[in-house]
Amino acid sequence: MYSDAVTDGISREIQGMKVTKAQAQANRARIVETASHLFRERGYDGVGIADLMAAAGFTHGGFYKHFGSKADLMAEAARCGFEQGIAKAEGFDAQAFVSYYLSRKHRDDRADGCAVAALSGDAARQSESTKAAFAAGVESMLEALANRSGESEEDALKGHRARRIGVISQVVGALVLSRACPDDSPLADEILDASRAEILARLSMPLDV
Amino acid sequence: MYSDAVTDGISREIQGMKVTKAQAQANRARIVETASHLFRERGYDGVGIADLMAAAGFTHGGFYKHFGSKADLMAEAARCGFEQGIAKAEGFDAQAFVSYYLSRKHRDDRADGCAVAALSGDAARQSESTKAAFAAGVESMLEALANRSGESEEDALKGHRARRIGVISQVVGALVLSRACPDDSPLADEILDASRAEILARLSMPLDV
DNA sequence: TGTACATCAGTGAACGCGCGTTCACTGATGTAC
DNA sequence: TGTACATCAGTGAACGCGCGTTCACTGATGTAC
Repeated sequence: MYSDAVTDGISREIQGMKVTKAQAQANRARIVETASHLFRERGYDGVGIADLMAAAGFTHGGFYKHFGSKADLMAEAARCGFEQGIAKAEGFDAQAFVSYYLSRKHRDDRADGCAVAALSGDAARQSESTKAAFAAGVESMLEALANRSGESEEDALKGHRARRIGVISQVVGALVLSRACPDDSPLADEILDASRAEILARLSMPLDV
Repeated sequence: MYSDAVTDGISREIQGMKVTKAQAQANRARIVETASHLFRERGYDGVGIADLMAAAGFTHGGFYKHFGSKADLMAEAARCGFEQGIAKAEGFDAQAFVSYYLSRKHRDDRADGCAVAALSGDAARQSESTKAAFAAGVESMLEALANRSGESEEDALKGHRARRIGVISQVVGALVLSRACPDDSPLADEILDASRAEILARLSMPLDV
């Protein structure tokens, strides 16, 4: 019937009525994804449960039907953000990855940018569960950098884990420092530019140095 | 008189009475310094005015006799932390600086460690005043690294600002990432070790690469 | 130098607000017969 | 297949708490005479 069709899907939530199990699971996933963007943009303490649920299209009361606590959600939202980052890095080689990572666009788009960089400050003071998710996120970045560093079997970066750790550390550090400078600060741009140029030069060097 | 001598100085605050202008200024400085340590350890949102004032030896009501707001104090506390870091770096050459910076001791001692690394996550969401202080702190680190990189006039690091920016970015990034990993995580140590070895190797290389 | 008075750093109670969390309730879903 | 009932995702009011901030008050400091 028409009325059934209309009350299916998204409009169901508008009515505030009970939804299908599948719909409920999709709603939960939407909350996690919304949280992953909001936490990156405003930080853990900058996002309230009511804000978050409203942004996801719900009222705040239902939150605890899905999550045990705000801290629990943080761990899930972090994992969600890391997965998005990996997916985004697909098909980028190491040079393209670094160029994008240290671009003004990426710096200025916290909500959709790298979750490792955006959450690193908060993660240090979160639960062990969130920190474990964070470590897994760093491992994913390291793996992605190895896989994407070129087609050649002898690719300089592949297999040299220490070097990749250095690259990840530097791009994350540069992004975090650039974001902490005033918006119009020349230093903010300079940090990105200097690190980008330096890393790209290093990537083109032989590995045995 | 004896009674005057006893009521001078620190005991004055215990009595909760009015103090000398000089004493008041010293008290204010103590609040700023206490804040600089607490903010580094627990983050901006993790420290309340009452906590802070108690840690400095006062009740919370007096706070607004010294500062316009918590955000204002943040800017001052950040500046204070940066100055401490510069003072601490005195007499270290670039190698010693990197070795200390990426040590487990430094990572595990947030309260007394580098304010740039500890506050970078918070600073991005603070006032422009705090961000400006942050940028000045980064500039100080860059300058300190140039001055401390050796005695020789032709020292490889001196004058090569871009390279120093790369070093600062990487040490800050490695420290921040290491702190965000679980306490017993092998990755947390590996990040420090890999970046330390890599930077020290780079510092010993000629500059024209 | 001594006296009278204004200043103001510090106290501690109080304020309003927003937070994370709880709860009684709703009503379609999903199941048992 | 149809009917009766339990489930539970989502609602929205309410809770208690801690936060940043304000305020009346205190009394030694610091100043004017």
